[in-house]
Amino acid sequence: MNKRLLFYGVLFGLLAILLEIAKYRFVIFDNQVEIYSGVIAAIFIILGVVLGRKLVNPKEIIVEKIVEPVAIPRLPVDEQLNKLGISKREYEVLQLMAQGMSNQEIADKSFVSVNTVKTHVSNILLKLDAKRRTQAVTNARAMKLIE
Amino acid sequence: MNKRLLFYGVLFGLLAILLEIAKYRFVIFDNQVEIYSGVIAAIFIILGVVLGRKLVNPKEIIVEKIVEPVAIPRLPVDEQLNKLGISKREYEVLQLMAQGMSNQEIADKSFVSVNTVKTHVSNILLKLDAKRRTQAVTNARAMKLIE
DNA sequence: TTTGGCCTCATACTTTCGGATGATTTTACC
DNA sequence: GGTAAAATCATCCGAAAGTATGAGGCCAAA
Repeated sequence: MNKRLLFYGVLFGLLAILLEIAKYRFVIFDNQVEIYSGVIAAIFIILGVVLGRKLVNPKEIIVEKIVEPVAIPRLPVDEQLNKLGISKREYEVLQLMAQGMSNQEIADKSFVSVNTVKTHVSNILLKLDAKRRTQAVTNARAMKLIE
Repeated sequence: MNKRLLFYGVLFGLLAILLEIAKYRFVIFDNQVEIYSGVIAAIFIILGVVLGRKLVNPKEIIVEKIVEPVAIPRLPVDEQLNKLGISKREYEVLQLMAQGMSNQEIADKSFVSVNTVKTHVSNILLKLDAKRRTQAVTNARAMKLIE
């Protein structure tokens, strides 16, 4: 995929630049490793905190709720997934299956190999007692694991 | 994980940029200890401020509005099927597809040949603009043709 | 009678799915 | 550090899905 190629190209370029810089640093300068480490650590901390803050930023959210006539008691999704032994990654793949995506499309979107997706799909079929992906999606929907 | 990969990619890029800037500083300026100490001190001050704000941040406020259910006007199923050119038999096959059945299972249930079912499925894929049965079912569901 | 739509079925082929089996690496927990 | 679970990836193979193409029968409308 074009997107994937671009992604890995950028990553590769950055890696090359980093190695170039590391080489240069070793050749030209001696000390400062501790300072570098400290700065890098600080930057990491800052980034983590900033991201964390962004996630928990106070907001007033207005939600319009349509009142359901009858509340149907059922296990929360997480509990059901635990019960079935479906991992986080497997659940992601299940959701993409439910969106009608092929194994290759799921692989491209998740940046993994199609063989990895096949492994996840096989596990999902086992855990949902399905013979094929269409049945897995149907069973998951019946159990309200997915919309 | 797409998000995770992107996150680490961005982090990686920032790290490379930082090292580049550090190299530049080493080449251009002389005394570094004071500068570094000042930078590190400033960063940690900022970190402390940020953490302090985080600890006393008010929680998310959610305001719920109760709205009575409203009937959403939409074409009746029959009208939509006519519009799409989906025949009675094709619709039956679509429903069975949505229940996770294989072509052979649909053939057995409908007392027709699996080849007949394949023809119907191909027509359905064309009319719903789908590449495969999972997508056809997803598209049909989105259009409220099936539950 | 002709025509067009629907239904049925076939063959040959390509693509995708899924099972079996095996393996390594990463992550999280003790 | 050790361990188990999760995630990743591979290969081989058979089954299923899907495509292309073609064809015949039935039925209602023109």
